[in-house]
Amino acid sequence: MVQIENGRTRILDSAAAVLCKRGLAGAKLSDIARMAGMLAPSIYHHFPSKDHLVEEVMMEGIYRNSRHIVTKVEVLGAEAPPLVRLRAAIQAHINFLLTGDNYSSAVARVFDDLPSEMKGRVLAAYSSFDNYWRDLIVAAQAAGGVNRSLDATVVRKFLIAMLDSSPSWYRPGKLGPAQIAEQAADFVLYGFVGREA
Amino acid sequence: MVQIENGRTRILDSAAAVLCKRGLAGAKLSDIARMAGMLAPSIYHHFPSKDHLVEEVMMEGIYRNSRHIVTKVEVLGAEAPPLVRLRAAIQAHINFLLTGDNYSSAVARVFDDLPSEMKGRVLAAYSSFDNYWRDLIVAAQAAGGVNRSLDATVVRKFLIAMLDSSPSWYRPGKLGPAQIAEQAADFVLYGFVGREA
DNA sequence: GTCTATAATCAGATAGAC
DNA sequence: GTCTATCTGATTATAGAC
Repeated sequence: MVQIENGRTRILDSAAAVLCKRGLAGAKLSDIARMAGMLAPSIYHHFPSKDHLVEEVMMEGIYRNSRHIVTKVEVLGAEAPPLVRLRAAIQAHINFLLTGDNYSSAVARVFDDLPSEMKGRVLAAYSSFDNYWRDLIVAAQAAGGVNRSLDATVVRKFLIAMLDSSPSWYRPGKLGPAQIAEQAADFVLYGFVGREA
Repeated sequence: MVQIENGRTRILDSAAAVLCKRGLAGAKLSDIARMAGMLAPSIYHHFPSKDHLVEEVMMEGIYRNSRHIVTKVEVLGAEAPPLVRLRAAIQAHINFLLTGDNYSSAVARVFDDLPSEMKGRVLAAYSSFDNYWRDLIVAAQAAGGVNRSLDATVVRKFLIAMLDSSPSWYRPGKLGPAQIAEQAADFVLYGFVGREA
């Protein structure tokens, strides 16, 4: 039996979609409501304010993205080579963003614009995800076979910024999400020059 | 004789600073005016609207960034190996962003949020800069010694997103702009694995 | 749970004095 | 060229009917 999504969920879905399309300031409650099949004041029956709604989208986006990536990595097992696990994480991240998870794309799009108090809470929720990436990178460095002169934090920041940019420029075309994901992994691991110099 | 900057220039400088700190919607005319030592309505003596002011910051940012990078690359000469030229461009871009050019950082920060008509004009102005990067990448691919399976457009998008993210997370610390710039170049060219695998 | 008003707020923009 | 005072418009949010 198909469970029809309730009003609250429809609002969250709409908010995620509008946030990643228009940004934080551009996401008007009237747009979110219309996409959810209602009018703006109805939102207040489900959420106390726009900020609360946005924050819930952020938290959900972090949770979904994190769960997706961890699942794809951990299926490989802890004994899998660190670079194989890192590659899986990169591909999972791109695939998730480009295959239409509006929640995770919304986080990538509006995080920088969040009001500072909310940003603090969202960042705290983000930290375990961030640590997961850090661990993947540090494990690879510890295992050897990588460029140890690169700073793990710098690598992580560059890597995530790069991956998170993909929804802003990706358009369905000759390269699909899976191909972009593979290119991302090759680029991150071996660079523009590649394995055979 | 020192030329004191005039009101118009002070406003542009303030706007660039506030835009990269607060984003487009967060950049209030009253904040911009205050930093320029005046009150909000005074801005209208110099600019017809906030949009016109923002657009001028964007155009100036693109011009400055582009001029800086082209200068640093062309000093090497057209005969310099393409990878050397690409490395110089990467380092110049990071150095320029992190050494405090608010105009170029403002472009990186607010471009996605610009109203669509303005975005079109800014994108047109950006295209010659974008083409310059594309040419650097394509020249390197044509010269050989790089991973040809990577799509030039995908590489360019990832590369610029990565570099443009740096102002959002960089804080003066153990690694300075020059070190980050070098790490960026190594990472882009040889990847996380690096030259000696 | 959604609607029709309507209030409250805030930021961009204008008028006109100085 | 900058100010004070004010207007306008857009958007969040509330009140209360259905």
